[in-house]
Amino acid sequence: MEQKLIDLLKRSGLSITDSRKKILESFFQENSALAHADIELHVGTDFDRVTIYRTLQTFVDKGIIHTIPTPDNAVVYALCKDSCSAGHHHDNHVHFICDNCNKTFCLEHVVVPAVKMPTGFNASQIDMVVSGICNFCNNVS
Amino acid sequence: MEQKLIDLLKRSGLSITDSRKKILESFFQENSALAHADIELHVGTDFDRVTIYRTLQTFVDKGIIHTIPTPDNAVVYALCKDSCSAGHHHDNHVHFICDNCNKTFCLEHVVVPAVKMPTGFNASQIDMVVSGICNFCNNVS
DNA sequence: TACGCTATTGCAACTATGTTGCAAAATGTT
DNA sequence: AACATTTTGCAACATAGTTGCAATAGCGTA
Repeated sequence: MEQKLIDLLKRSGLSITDSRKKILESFFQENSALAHADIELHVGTDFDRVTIYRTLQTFVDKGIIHTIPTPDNAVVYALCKDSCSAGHHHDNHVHFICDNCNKTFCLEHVVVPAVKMPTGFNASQIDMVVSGICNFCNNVS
Repeated sequence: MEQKLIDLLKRSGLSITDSRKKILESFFQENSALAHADIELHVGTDFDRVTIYRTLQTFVDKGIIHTIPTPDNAVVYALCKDSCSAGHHHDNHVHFICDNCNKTFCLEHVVVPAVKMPTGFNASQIDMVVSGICNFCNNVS
């Protein structure tokens, strides 16, 4: 694990620090997306709140994680797949938020469908967030 | 205008107050969706911040307005069409956020397409938010 | 139109979330 | 090991939203 984290950080052109390793580790340990608060819980009191904010921002900039907008207005972050490079995200998949366990998932294999825009409107980005009950809460996992 | 506002409030089972009329008026005067801050600007200092929060919540509960999640994590509100009844929203249309003027629009005639969920996932609500350049900023309005 | 009950508002205080500047500490390069 | 550069922690601040409670306004009834 340790080495995997270091490799990823190096590949992204980031220096190796304790906070970056620990925060990145959180994402690999959880298979769902994480809110800032989740991360704060995971890393404990080892690091300052501000450091977590800045580290998450750095990860987003470098294409390591991407943000997911949620209807209840909390930002959550999830690991990007390899296809994401710095400053250029390809997270065109659907996101799912469970109404029961409240976790957010990337449905990597569900692509956001195209929609026809009215005259005059140019689309550059499409976010699709589905809520309902996840496979774990449905006991189908 | 005054009478239209009063009728709508009465039909929703709400008592007629100055703040409700003024806030509701904001939505009829603007054709785009409004954030809390926009409303605060529109109604000036006549009403307390808290009153605006509570009034917006009441309107959402009664099906007068609906909320729109945005990628940059601000809640915006828009008038519901007649088909929305109290506690039961039918806003299955696409929302559009202009990267240039930053306004949010309901694309009433663009219906959110269906997507196939993976096994175990049950969808109950789908939010689709498109960002790009709106028809006004494209000079096509 | 006045009365009284209920709903609504304003105020104050509080929580949560996120940002910025700056000095101290850690990183990585030589 | 020493140095320049990043990164971190602290403090302070800004914004968004919530809650309890007393004062006020709305509305049905007499």
